[in-house]
Amino acid sequence: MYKPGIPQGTRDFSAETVQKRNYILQTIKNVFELFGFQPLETPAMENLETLMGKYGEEGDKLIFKILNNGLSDPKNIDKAKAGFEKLLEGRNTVELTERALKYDLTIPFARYVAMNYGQLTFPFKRYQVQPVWRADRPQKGRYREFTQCDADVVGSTSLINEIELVNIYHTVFTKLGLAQYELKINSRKILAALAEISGGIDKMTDITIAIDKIDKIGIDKVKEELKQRRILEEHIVTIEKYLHIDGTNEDKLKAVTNLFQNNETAKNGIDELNFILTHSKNINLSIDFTLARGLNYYTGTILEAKAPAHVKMGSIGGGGRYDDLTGLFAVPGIAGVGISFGVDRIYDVLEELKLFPQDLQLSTKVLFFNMGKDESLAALPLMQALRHSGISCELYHEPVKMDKQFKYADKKNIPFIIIYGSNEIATNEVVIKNLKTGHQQNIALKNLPSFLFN
RNA sequence: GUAAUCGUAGCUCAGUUGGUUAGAGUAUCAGAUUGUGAUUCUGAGGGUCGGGGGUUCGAGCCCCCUCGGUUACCCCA
Repeated sequence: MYKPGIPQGTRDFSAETVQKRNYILQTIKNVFELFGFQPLETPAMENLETLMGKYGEEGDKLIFKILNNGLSDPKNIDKAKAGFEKLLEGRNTVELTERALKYDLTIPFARYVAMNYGQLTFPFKRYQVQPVWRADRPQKGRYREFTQCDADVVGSTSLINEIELVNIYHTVFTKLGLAQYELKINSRKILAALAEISGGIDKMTDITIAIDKIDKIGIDKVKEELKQRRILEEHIVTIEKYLHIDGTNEDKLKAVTNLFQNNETAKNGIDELNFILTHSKNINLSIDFTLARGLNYYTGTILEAKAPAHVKMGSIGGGGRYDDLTGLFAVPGIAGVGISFGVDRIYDVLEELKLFPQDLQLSTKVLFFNMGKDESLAALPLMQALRHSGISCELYHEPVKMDKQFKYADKKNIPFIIIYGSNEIATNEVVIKNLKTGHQQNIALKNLPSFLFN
């Protein structure tokens, strides 16, 4: 017999989990809307062509591909075999797979903007909350199916957008009780400038990948890795100077200005960071020149949100500016900036810090005991009346001994039970019992809704 | 893709250098109790010890393979 199971890295969510997740999602959505963003949803799957090559070489490997239908149809068999041969050579092949599960929300969004360019009002501000899939090995804080919450503004190069997005992070994390969050900021322009003075712009990816790891592996290992990536010794010295920049945000800006002298690219990035910081007071925003972010399409500001330092969890959000996202889809010149929240990780953090509100797990408010066939039928209109007043209630499904019915109420965390048996029917009353206090009383039917409201 | 580690009742776990019929707690069901629960007492059901192969007189335990979970690397939210 088939033993039931779910795919690696996916999860079922029980009632309690769903309620907690909804609390996070609702908080984020409300904030997005407060800032003037509007919702968008795109399909779970995209044409593979849309996704391939957008996330780097590693990213391509982690895209879940969907097998074409009808491969075994006799008229397709030759094509399928040819496709499989190509696959064995490590090449991608439309003969076998033309569609894939989406890997993030940004690229599908870019695809949407490119397709609907003429109809949209710019700047276009959208938020999107949907699951995405990655064929990664699961581990702590990493799943194969997880939910992303993105907000992007496209069609505007104004740095006001960055400031607003920083404010969104602040507002959401504060509302969730994560006031100790850390928000790190850097600019790809500064990283580009670093590459320019360290062997050329084509070294940028090598340099950023290496320095991004400094938190984990330390400066010495980073230098080693830079060496392996064929960065010259003299340039590694420069990079080390850059990595040693420390102090307050002001200190860092001064130091980096010194380091880059008259480099035009760096100057741009520094001015931008300065502007954003100046107008983001009272926010835990700090410059981190080691912040790089893997995604290739970022060109300006980059952001990363981390859980409070004592929680061992990677980033719980990230984002950045891209100059030409839709250029990939033949609509050049649309700049944008966006951020993302990692709900699944935020969930784990809130769980660890016990920050979920107590009153989330509200179930049924009232359980009607089943006191027999006629009595239970008499309870039905009574329940309808309560529901009309917005009070959730249910009837125990069978006339079994009260012991069992009490236990059911306990387990489902139902605060009140009502006994509406033959005695009560005769006097137009119910017995209502508060299971927390154990206190019970008789109440006239007509007073029941108002009693339950208090 | 690489590595470590775990897998015994619905759940959490014991299980001696390899030795009779694999245990406990909890949950479930029944009874003490046919209109008043969370406590208590009595009893019952529940297992291919993840799966397959091997060593042995004998394997939950040792060896090999495999599947699944967890964690780390790579990469990432």
